[in-house]
Amino acid sequence: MFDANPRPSPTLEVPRLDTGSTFRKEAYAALKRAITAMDIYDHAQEIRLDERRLSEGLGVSRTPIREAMTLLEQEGFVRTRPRRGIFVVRKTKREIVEMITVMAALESMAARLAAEHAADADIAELRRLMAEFQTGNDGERRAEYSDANIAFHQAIIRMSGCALLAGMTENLFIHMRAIRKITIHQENRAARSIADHFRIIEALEGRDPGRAERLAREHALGLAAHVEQHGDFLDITHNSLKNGSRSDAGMESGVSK
Amino acid sequence: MFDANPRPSPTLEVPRLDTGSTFRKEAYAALKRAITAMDIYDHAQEIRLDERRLSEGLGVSRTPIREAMTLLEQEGFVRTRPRRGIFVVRKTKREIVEMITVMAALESMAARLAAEHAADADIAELRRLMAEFQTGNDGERRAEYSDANIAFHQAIIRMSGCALLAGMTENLFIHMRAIRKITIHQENRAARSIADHFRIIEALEGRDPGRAERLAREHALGLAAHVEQHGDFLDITHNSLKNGSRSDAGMESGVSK
DNA sequence: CCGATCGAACTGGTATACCATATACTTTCG
DNA sequence: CGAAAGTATATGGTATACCAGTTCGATCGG
Repeated sequence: MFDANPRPSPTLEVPRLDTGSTFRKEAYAALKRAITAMDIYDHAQEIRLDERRLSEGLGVSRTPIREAMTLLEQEGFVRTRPRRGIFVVRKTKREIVEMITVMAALESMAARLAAEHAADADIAELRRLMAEFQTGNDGERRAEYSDANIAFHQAIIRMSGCALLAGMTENLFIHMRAIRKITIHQENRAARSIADHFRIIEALEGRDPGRAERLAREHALGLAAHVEQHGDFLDITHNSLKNGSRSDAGMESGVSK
Repeated sequence: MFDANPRPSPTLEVPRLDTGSTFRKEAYAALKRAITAMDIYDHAQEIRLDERRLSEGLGVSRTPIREAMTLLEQEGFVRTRPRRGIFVVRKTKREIVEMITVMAALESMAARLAAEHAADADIAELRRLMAEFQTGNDGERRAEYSDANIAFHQAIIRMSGCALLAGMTENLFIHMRAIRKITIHQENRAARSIADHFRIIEALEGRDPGRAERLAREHALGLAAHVEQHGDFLDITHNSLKNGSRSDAGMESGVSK
């Protein structure tokens, strides 16, 4: 390195501390990871986030924390009530059904695009991935199937070749994962889900965009209908207070680079 | 009011200054309005936003401005480069095609839902709205058709009854409007667009979800293909500098109440 | 006259102090 | 003893000071 970039005098080689990364981004990532990790719908009581405590815990000032909170709030993971606190949001049944509906829209489009443009190798890889779960016993695997399930859907999105689709589904998946963990244990949804997946794979292999789209949509909407029927427990009011003061808007979508 | 809520002594009736609204929200709204208003793709040079200048102009400190910027950045309207400045983002052709693709996915789902659940009155209202443009001469109306076009698509979204669909398309529409203003003047896209719209309305009236969905999708994807073919001018590099320093992620989607 | 170098001004990132209000606790009066 | 009123504390919102890196122009050397 000295040869390529000669220096007049020996200097302390510092490992190029990363510019570009800011406390805000790190705080955002940390908080989102934390929220994703905990199963939102398992905890009984409301979860409150304290700016000052967090800033103290992360070792930064409140400013980056606040900016991270702003992001999380817009993404719908958190809700801040002035002079009250910041609370982790729990979606209602209806909101979850809507999320799954949107997921159906985006995923079916992704399946269509994948059937048209995806590489054969990627489709083969997807089949191989899912085959692992068919061979093993489906008893104990069910636990980890929740993750494989997400992986399958994310693969479809990725194979669409549309980065924006990936971006817009990213946060939906976080909620999706929490929901799946619950619904997957009900009835024989895991088995049915696997069967659906293989039919979708077949449609991709057959390069049948219309069929792939339809199967993906029906698969997702099936889940939506299931939640609609059996998801009433989602609406149980964990919080005693339900005073109004609804934030006017608050539903935005990001479209960025 | 005195009767319902008796007061011991006459007090100064103050017009209930609005709590709930914060400088951040107002700054966010103002900035977004400004960005929406100006046609992003008309300006030749890069547009830079200065926190201090804005805070001075709006009469608030930098803090709310920064928080608003954080939101706008996540939504993909601006990009902040540390120690350089904040710039209004101009989408590339590819990104726009992807946006239209996502739009196609969401809108086709909306059309399906609308065909299933929308009120007859709303569908009739939609037809009436569009009929106004068929009767008049299509020459001068073309200018204002751009807005009516957006209105049509937003109506479809609304009629789906899915609030999340509305939320996720909200920002897409802002870019969409800018694009439409350009493409609408090319070929006879306005005429074709109107024809498509009427076919969609017919599908809604016929309560044919599959057909409504397909028509909506093809309508949008047709625009995508058009941009793909004739939208090369979108990629002309307005800015001389194209140094890297890519923000890692940056594509998020909001899902909130 | 031209180029390299140095520095002043500018810009976003961060820390911190202060404010207004919601909430909980304490006090006081009936 | 209980309820209402007053007070202390906590919390998010806002303003501001300071920091580090970038930009660009002035100045010095050739």
